[in-house]
Amino acid sequence: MAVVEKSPMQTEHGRDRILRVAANLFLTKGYAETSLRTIADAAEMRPASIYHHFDSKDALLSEILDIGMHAVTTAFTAAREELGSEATGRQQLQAHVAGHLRALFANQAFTAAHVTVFPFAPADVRAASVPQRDEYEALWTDMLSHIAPGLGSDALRLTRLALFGAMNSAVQWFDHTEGSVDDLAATIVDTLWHGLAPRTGGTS
Amino acid sequence: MAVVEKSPMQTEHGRDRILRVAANLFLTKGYAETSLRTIADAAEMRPASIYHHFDSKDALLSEILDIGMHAVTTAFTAAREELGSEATGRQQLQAHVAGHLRALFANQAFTAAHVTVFPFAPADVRAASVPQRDEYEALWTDMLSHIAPGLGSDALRLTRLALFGAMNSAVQWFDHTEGSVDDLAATIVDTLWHGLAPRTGGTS
DNA sequence: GTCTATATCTTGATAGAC
DNA sequence: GTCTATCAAGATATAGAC
Repeated sequence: MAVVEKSPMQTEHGRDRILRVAANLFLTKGYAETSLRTIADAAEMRPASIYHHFDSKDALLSEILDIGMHAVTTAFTAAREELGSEATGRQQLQAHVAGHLRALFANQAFTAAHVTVFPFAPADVRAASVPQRDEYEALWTDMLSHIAPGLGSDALRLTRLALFGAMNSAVQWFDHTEGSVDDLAATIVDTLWHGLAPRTGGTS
Repeated sequence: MAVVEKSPMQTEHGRDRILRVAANLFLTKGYAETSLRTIADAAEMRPASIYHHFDSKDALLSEILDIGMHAVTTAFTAAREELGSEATGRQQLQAHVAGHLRALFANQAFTAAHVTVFPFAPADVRAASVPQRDEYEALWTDMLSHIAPGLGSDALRLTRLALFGAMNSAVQWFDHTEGSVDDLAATIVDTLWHGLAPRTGGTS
């Protein structure tokens, strides 16, 4: 559970190491496509040793998803506290989009696994993750309803989901080792805030 | 190859039926998670019979992806021809977003499989699909560069990818049996065109 | 806490009758 | 064109030594 705070050094042992290599393999190859042998190889141990730390492959995935959801939730509340109460709508949007994207790309793959691995996870594993996901969604719904009070609840939900879709798809095409995540956030927010329409007069 | 034009009647036989049930299973359960036995059950035949129509499970997926890409490309060019040359930028955007989303939700799951199944498909299968995907992306890049000429190539690429992410994520949360796909398209385009910023004066 | 060895099941794919 | 029967490989998981 304290994995995300630690540096991804190669001196990592046992349980934490299994979690990290498994998260990366699930993300790149998929859950069913990744065998325990592959995970064991990457963690430099034998398949049987994994069962000392986790009850099953499903339990391993479940914990990975937990850690990922915890990371984005923490990023959200941290961004909110840094903002102060006088922040403009656009500043709030910018801070939270940047926080989400930063968490998405922060060295571990726990958060990103939530995007592509979750939809195909075994039903039990998905169900266990739903409450945390709902909580996180509620944070965004609340924030968006404050900065765009004109939106009805349907449009609000749709905007949130489309924004999530746009942000989360970045795990598949954005190379965070080449570009800045904050620049990515700034561009997304700029487009979402002002739109694509030719700007006839700057409203700032 | 002519599958998408046919109605999804239960009188469907052999090859076409395999394609349709497999596409739906891959989409909901994932590729590796779906066995040939499961596909055979859903198609009401024996696993061995599938091999009379397809060389391998990979070949089956490959053809599903081909059909899906063909569907969206056809939708794009059809929308472009309906538009005429005097269409405004917003009208073009509206038509193509609606076309993409309609193709995404049109009875078969071939197109939607491209969103969630493709990333975890075997490397060979992915590689075979890349040229078609690049072609489709080029159509969008070209269209967006015309309606938003102010965007640099980096911002253009990012806008296209984020828009794709937003649209394609809808396969995971939009119930097209309850709401209208065209309404969904209208809302997405409205937000993308005008932005979330409080509107101080309508520029139409 | 990691290992060797193995049980048990499911997988994709093939052979050949009809 | 679909079937029965089966193979070989790989999967998750367990038992028990060290």
